[in-house]
Amino acid sequence: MSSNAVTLRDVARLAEVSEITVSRVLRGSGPIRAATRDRVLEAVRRTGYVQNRLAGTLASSSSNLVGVVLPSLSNNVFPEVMAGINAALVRSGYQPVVGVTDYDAKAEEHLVRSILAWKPAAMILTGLQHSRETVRLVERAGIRVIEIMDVGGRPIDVAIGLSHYAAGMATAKHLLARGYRRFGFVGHDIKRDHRAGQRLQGLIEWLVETGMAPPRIQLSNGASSILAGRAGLQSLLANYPECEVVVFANDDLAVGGVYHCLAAGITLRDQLGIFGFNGLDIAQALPQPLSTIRSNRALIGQIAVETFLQSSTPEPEGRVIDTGFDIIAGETA
Amino acid sequence: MSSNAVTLRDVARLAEVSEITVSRVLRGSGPIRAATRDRVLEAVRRTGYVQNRLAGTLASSSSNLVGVVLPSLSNNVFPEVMAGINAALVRSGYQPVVGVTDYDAKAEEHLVRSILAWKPAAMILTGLQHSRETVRLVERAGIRVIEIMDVGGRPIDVAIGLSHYAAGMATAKHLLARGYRRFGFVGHDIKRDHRAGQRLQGLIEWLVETGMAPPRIQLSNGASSILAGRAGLQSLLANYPECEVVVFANDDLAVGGVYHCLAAGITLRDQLGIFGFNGLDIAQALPQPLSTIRSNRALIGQIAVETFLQSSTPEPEGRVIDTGFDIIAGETA
DNA sequence: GCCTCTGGTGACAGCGATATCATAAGCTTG
DNA sequence: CAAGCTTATGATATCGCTGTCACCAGAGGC
Repeated sequence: MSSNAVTLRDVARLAEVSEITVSRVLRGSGPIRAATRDRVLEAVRRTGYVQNRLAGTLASSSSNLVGVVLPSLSNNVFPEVMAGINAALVRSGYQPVVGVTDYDAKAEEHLVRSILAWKPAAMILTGLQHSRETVRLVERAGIRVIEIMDVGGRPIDVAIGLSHYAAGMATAKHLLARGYRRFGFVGHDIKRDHRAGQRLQGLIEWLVETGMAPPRIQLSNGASSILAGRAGLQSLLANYPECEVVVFANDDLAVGGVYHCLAAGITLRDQLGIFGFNGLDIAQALPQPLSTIRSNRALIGQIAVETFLQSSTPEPEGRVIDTGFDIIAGETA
Repeated sequence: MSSNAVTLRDVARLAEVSEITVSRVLRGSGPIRAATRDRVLEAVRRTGYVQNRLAGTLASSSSNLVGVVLPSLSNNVFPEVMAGINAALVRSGYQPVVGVTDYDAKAEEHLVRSILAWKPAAMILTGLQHSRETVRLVERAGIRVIEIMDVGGRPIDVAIGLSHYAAGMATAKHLLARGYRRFGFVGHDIKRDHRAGQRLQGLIEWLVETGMAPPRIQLSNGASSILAGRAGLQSLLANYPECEVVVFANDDLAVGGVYHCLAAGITLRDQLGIFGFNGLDIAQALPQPLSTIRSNRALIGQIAVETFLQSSTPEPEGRVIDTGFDIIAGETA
């Protein structure tokens, strides 16, 4: 607002051309004589002009903002996803507007609405579970909607990620093959973290299918964290000392489990197996690298961005891109 | 663009009022008869109207966007800061536009310029080191500029954080008091991470001042990470086995150091002291909580937001808010 | 010498909201 | 009951930019 409002008009006056010519020079659109271009650029420099993309986007209805809605930043996974998305966005000249839902569908809806008000070029959401209104909102917006992390369901437009159900099953198979029979599971608030729930589901189903006992389950109600994992394992073992291997809802919790074993003098793998999910650095850097599953987070972020760059029209039928997962054998199970 | 462009006009027509009345209802400004309000809200619901803040901000020149420029997301600290900022922003109805500089001043400048093009209500930058052009840009913008994390310098407007130099000195004092004499230091790219450099500076100066030998220094050139800390400590001890205590540039690295000790069978504190910086959860959850310094990150984020909420005019003379730090005695040094 | 084409530039009308001023009706008040 | 408020609503200009169409000069074709 204040005195510093240098607009196209000011630049145009100084360069003795019309506003539209300045606009063209700055956007590199249309034919411009070299001499004119130089005069304009010089005027831009002299005035210290900074584009106003509000006006630009309003006029051209083509924004370089991208909405990114994540459930949490305290779980170590999402900053990594964010880093991946951000890297890809920056390369392409887009900027993220970020929202954090805290695993709350209503909060997500609210965030999506506010972000849509900025007319982003695309929207990246986490997971496939959204309120009916959220879905309606993004569908109406007519932009690309990329749902990341999960492919176990029907996407609005494109879903990029992995099947958490399959990952849970793979975990069960892998650990059974390694000779473990009595399973435990330590998780946080499964109701809210739907993907963690899916993994547990897959784990249970495979165990039951192969005639094994389902896992003993210990859930903490707070957020996922190393401390919760540590406390969770302690409780689990207090109630069910017979567990041979404990699957954790994610690596953060699993690292806590490892810490508990270190502190309690439990020999990893021999006395107790520990298995995580995500393949985070903090877990791979442990003295004994964590046995876990790598979700290809960087790749997911990258593909998410590439997808909406390739085409700006949503897939009418929905599409799924499965980035898969790998078992990291590790040394803890 | 597409068919879905529901505007104020459409709502107004349906509710049989003027556009400005709809606008007033939605913003809760001015007196509106209850019956009118209901009609308008009903029309909004029926049309599925989503505000266009581009137009709104352009017309009113009062945005609810806030620029947030961070150096990195892979160092565990900044996601936490981001979480703090985000929590405070959400409460006040603002939305962050995020940029990551990778500790590159030129990248910062570019990001700042692009973000300013969205006419944010305020800009949160990290640290006090910026290119001349970056400073010029934000000063011209006439908005609040909050520089977080560091207070060891002259702020553009307000700086919120701690003196890293003082933290380095406090580290030296604390460890000397605990009886350590031969110091080591493991860091990453100090040239780029100015604050880590300041801490090292403070550490060195106090040691020298009290007649001690300066620390043996081991720097890795990559990014800060647990693995780098682990490797760094290994190299340091290979070259300088006489070290009694090793100060790490931050907790991530220090956790790596702890891992190395665990793996190499080095008894923490008795054989070797380990000291970090930040007070991250991952370090406090260790079997032996890390000895470190707590930088009040959540507080910094919160105060940053409160500051620009309180007043929208920059401090002409600059102001410094020192959020201080605490030594966490821990069990590793 | 007239016509068409291309390169280079500008005039003008929006984009979708809000600020500002105006207006109309109902209510006090002396 | 005229003057002066308050309450509720609208008309119009404007925010800063870009899309569209128009224009002009010079090059080339016939």
